[in-house]
Amino acid sequence: MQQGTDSGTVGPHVVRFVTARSVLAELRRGGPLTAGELVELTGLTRATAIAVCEDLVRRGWAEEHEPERTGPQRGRPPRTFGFRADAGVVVGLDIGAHKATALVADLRGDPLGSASGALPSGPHPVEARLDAVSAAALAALRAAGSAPERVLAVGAGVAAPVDRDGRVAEGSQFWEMFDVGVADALFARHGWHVLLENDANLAALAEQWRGAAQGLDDVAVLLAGERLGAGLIESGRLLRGRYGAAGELAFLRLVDGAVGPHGIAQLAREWGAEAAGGPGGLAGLAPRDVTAEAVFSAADDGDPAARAVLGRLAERMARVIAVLSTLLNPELVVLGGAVAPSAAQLLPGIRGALPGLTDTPARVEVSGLGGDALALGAVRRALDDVAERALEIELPASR
Amino acid sequence: MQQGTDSGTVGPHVVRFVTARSVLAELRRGGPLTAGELVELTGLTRATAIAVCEDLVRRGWAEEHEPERTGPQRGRPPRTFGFRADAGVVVGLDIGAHKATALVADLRGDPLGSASGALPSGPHPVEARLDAVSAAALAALRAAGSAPERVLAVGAGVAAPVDRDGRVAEGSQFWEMFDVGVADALFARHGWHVLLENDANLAALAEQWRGAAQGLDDVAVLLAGERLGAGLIESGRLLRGRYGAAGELAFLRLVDGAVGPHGIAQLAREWGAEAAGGPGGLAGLAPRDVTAEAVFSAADDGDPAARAVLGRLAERMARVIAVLSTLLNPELVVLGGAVAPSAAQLLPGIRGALPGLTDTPARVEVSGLGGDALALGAVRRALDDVAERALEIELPASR
DNA sequence: GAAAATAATTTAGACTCTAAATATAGGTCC
DNA sequence: GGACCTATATTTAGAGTCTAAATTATTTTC
Repeated sequence: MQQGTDSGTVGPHVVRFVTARSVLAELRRGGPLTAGELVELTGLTRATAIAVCEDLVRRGWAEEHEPERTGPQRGRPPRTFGFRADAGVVVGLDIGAHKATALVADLRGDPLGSASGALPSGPHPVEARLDAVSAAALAALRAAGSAPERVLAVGAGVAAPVDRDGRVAEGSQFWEMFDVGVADALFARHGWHVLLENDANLAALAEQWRGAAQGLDDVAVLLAGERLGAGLIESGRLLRGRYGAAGELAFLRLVDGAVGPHGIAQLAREWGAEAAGGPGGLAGLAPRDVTAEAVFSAADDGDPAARAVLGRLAERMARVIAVLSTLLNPELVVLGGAVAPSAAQLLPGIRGALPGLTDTPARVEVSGLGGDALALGAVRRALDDVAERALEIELPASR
Repeated sequence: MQQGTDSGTVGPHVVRFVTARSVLAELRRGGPLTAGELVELTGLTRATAIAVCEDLVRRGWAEEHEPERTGPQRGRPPRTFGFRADAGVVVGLDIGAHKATALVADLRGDPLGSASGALPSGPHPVEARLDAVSAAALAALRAAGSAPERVLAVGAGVAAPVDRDGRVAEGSQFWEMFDVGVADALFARHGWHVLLENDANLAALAEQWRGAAQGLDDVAVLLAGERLGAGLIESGRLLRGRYGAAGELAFLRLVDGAVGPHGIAQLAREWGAEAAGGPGGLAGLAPRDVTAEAVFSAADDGDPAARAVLGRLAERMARVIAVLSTLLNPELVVLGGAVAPSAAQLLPGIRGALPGLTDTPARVEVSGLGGDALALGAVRRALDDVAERALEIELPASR
């Protein structure tokens, strides 16, 4: 008279499922915990807490530690259990237009190795891009000293809308047609469970996890570069919209002008043209030499024309942030992407303009995560998936 | 050796809680169901299904019906159970600036009675507004033939941001300071469980429940009048933002111009002024007679100036909807509020402009719910709360 | 009135939890 | 080194939940 532990039937075993989940969550969060501490944290009985831990140990998710003996100790030493961060690994993939970055991390998210490689774009066959992505992932695994079989989940970011089912919306640019098949292809090649995600969404996850938005539940992250996208987190949840296109601000770029390097350079050239009577354009540069870097450094040196250009740029970004603030009322907006390194120069202008543009201005910060932000977010995405599926995953034999 | 059925402890009883919830949900959804049908729907065993139903009957949430005997029948007649929609009532309150509307409904949401009354605004004491709201609710209950003790939950909409804890954001207009206390006051007076909610959010719930957005999970409802607010539903959940101000587009009004009656009239007057050389202004009206109604009916009669005004208005609204579409990618945007009755005239203009303003244009429809939309949404909000708390609610003695 | 059909009810068993009673492993103290 | 103290582990008993199988009940049909 077995209880259906499989199938959709309920029964007492779901209670064990729930308690095991909560115990595992506590172990994952904190360091090793004694049974007593688990009793405190979960509200379970000691007997149950230990039984659950032994379950988890048997299934490979936890391990029993030698009791710590710090200072004078009285009474029977407690049993202590810890999360096995090495029970497997996750991979975070940042699949850009011209480059793929892979980051391998353990189950706590601590990085173990990374690698990246150029991606052929344009008229190359889809297979070539796929090979490069796969190679980057394998190289990162090698660097991490881990094997492909130990990968429990893969997060993969692409510069395209991804809907709730992990599908890339159709009708995107040419090279995105490739990304449509990444998840299936990586599964076919390596058996990996791949979670496709929009790149801006990954940036948001990264900032919320280890960046400027740590612990906040209502955040927007602007991924500003040649493309303009926003990762939106409301009440701790990513917003995707009906077809995954929420936050795809590409179109606002056409309205408001680009904010990435090329956009800045163009803005500067326009400005130069306007001030035609001046001494040969911005900071004395020939139009061809007007790059984003040049504008930022000229502004740093006090060049008034460059400063004006940056002011105008700040105003543009402030308008976008104001719309976000009004519509979604986030607590914080983080500026990330290609503009991040120089965005600090824009902050005062943005912050100054914001209260004039919205009743509910969000705090604004610049991302400090650097170039690995997207891969980091992809790792976070994969970890979330592992946490959710943990008790359904059959762990591979230990390393 | 009692199991802690209260406190935070888990145990076998939570299984019963979960199954009871799902059985109750099925009963609430469909009409009366036989035990066999419940077995089908819930995946439970017949024995369990019946045991749960008897539980629910004992607690007042369900009732056993006489077995239906339709057509030729063979075998032992099945037991059938139904949801008791009359186990209590809910109240939906629409607290406007000058008027309060109350709608009483049974637990399926079918309306039983309504009432409304003028609200003193301006320098009147807070108590006066409170009395009027309370009176409207009691009148609606009387009309429904129900008693205040039978109210299981009250949804209340106010024209102000409401955060996740049901608190009105501070720093709102003078009369909103009153609404800050509604929930507590109604609890103190009648013992009611009041759920404060932003009015645009209620409009969204109403449209999703019984309006143009039925069954859709990604919807935005524009509540356009003198104020401009949006109720945003993503993945079936209301978006509130950090301080409840998500969708508070009041500020966009300043940028883009008002879309309500006064705004329309003003727009028309401006237009008249621009076309100063014409025959004395719009449709030959004196500036003082330029009202929203006049403009709409003049446009209906083919007056070119009025048509131009409406075209401009449509363009304004299209811009707002385009921002919504780009940022949140809803499947549908519903136009509600004061403009709804005449918004059909604007639809072609809006729909035409949208694809030029966003890559991901949403479908656009006009609300057909009429003036009770907000009260209806408030009812929905209350019903959701009852559904969530059902098994924790001690039902009052039957009518 | 027996047979067939359908559904309700009963019974046995498995699994979960809590709570209380009992056992254990280390210290300390004499 | 043995008694004792302390904090924890383990065992035991009991209650609640489910499933699955066996049994019983009710109705129609022949």
